[in-house]
Amino acid sequence: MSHRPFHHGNLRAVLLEQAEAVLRERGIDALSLRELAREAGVSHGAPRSHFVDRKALLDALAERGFVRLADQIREAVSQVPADHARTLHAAASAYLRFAERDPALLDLMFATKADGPPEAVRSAAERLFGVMTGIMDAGVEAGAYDRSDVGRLTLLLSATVQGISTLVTSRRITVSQGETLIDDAISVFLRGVSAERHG
Amino acid sequence: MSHRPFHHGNLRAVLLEQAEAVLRERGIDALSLRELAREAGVSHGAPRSHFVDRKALLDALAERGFVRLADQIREAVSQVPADHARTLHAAASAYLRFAERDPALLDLMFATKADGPPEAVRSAAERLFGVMTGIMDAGVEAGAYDRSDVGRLTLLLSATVQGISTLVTSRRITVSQGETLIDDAISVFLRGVSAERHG
DNA sequence: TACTGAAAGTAGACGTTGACTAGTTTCTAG
DNA sequence: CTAGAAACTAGTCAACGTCTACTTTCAGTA
Repeated sequence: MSHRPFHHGNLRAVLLEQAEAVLRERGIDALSLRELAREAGVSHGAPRSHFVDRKALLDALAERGFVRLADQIREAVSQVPADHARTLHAAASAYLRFAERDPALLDLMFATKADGPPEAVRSAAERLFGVMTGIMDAGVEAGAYDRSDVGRLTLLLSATVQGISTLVTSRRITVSQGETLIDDAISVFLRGVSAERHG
Repeated sequence: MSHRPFHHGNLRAVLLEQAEAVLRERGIDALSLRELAREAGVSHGAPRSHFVDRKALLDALAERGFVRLADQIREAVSQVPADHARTLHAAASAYLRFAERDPALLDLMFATKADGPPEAVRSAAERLFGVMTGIMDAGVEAGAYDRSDVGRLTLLLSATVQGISTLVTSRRITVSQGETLIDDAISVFLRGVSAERHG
């Protein structure tokens, strides 16, 4: 009869994955260190070896969220012809899909923090912003923007997509309204930028 | 010696105001029904007469937040000349100021809810949306939009401003970057919409 | 005015949680 | 082989949300 080993061997990863599932299925309020420990079959103090406190776990979740979102956007963009408008659409749609699947996680990623996000989260968020910047850089190659405008325009596009996602996750609008909104946003964005340059 | 009266007389209002202060100064995690009761000088069970549970208090806070935000936007808009671009700017700036002053409350207002927001919150949110729609309607009068586009364009503008606010409250960008972003957003928005019509 | 039911508040209890501490087992590097 | 670090256990504590039974006050009506 195999006694379970003293060392779980994998605890940190298991806790994070269970936590993501709980977040997805029951929201952040249902996320308890003790419950995670129970379901992982370890004592209630065990998570402490990997996360100093609950906030540390939440930060790790947010960090992973940013990394995953960035990857999913990159992935989505890579599977679309090299047309800038379609690229924007692919990126924004991937963002919205993420929001749809993990609303509580997205909340967590952009939650207000007293002294700003911890370094690990900040850098993961920058990774996402880096992906967005890459997409906009491609737009420069395609002649859609001036290089000097990429910074502010990336920010504007990111904010818009984030705002649309928020409206969806907070149930202010439906998913399909969200999809329509993305079309509108990209259309207005591209025309607006173009008009700013040649107007 | 005046014994404090059995009936507080004002408890609900006092709890809400204290709660807003706590939210503003220490964030949502620091918001405890028992602490609110203590500071109001009532027993720990007293709040239950006015809010069935903690969630009910949070919902009431979100509701008031929407009402206040809507009022502040209307107020800001009213104090600006009847130029549409400047009106948009006044509205967006008021929104951002609200976010800046009450980041945790804004989070709460747009937090993910399992089954969507309760009716009271939903209707307060619609009040905000109503104010935004009114602003856009004025844009129709001024010839900036087709009447048939007001719905989607109001949504787009609201999402964009909300997204910018989120970037600021989550400390992804500074307040002054947020202000610049608002300028960019409105500029691109107006030109983009105009180009869509006459392009 | 006295009465009565509803509303508002009290007091105590319960289970759960996050956090802390001290001690134990396992791993790992020298 | 051994020492020290890392991982985990077990027990404790205060705080919280919630629930229940009870008491005080208020407001409307007979």
